[in-house]
Amino acid sequence: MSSPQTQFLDYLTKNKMAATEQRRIVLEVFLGTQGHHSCEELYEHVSKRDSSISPATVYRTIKLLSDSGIAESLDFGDGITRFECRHNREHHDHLVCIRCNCRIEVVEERIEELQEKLASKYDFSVNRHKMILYGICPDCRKQ
Amino acid sequence: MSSPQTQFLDYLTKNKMAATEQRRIVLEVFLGTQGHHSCEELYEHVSKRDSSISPATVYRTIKLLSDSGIAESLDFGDGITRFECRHNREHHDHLVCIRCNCRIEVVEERIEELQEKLASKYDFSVNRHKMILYGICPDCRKQ
DNA sequence: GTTATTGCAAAGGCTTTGCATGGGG
DNA sequence: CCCCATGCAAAGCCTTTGCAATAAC
Repeated sequence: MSSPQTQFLDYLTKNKMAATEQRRIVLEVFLGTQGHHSCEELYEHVSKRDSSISPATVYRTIKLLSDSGIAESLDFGDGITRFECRHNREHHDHLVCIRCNCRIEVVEERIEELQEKLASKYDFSVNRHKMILYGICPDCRKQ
Repeated sequence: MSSPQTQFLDYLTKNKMAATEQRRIVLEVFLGTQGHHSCEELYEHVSKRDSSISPATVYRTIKLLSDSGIAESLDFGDGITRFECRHNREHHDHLVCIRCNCRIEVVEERIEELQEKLASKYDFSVNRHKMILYGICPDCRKQ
């Protein structure tokens, strides 16, 4: 697979969009973060690199990253949209601790298979899915 | 299981809350609707019954219905919180059509079991979960 | 009577958008 | 050079909240 940078440039070119300095910086900062980050958090990081970049540009660019397949949007149900990097990462789901808000990434092939079966039973072609298990993490249970 | 009305009254009493006319009406209207409805939609229905009830009261009451276990909140990722009735209904997940926005309710015991296993593998005690499969429904695929 | 609840309107939080200016192709 | 992208500030959208008036217990 090509680098995220190349992937993004291809996407921009294909859609007749400009490869601006701001877009490059947002991409770099996004790639440099681990885990799941909101636009606000990303904007803070971007600001450190170039304080002249506006929140609006970060919002606009992260949407492009999502559309181009580099970022995936996550919705943990708290009203904040977060993004994680899809590059070189296989699909995974999340365990979310409702006490400390920590998140564990999990993969379960058999669930994915059952989801496919379930969908085909209803003649439904699945595009993507999200599965989130809410509960208490080991650390919080000890307390 | 007791009726939703009784369940709600019990919840109100237990929490030293008043059984007001507005709360009764919101509950009745909620029980009279099928499927998944936003607060705004619920408010419209409530208005037909009593136009003096404010949106704020509907928002406040639906939260009580959720807390008391009568309603369950759903988040399909479009920024709107919807609610469905939990009374006399077993747990189910949803297939959401990204084209016509229709929603199919599904039950798959084996997935539930695997979710439990998955969680215990990480020493995580699951409270609730949500699983949504996004795709194209049979009707939309025919077009 | 006392306390909780309501309606109203305003504010909140996150996100999007209109517009004039500036930078990329 | 033309047009897209940006920054700014304002608006949008759903939802929550402060407050004085009102109704429940």
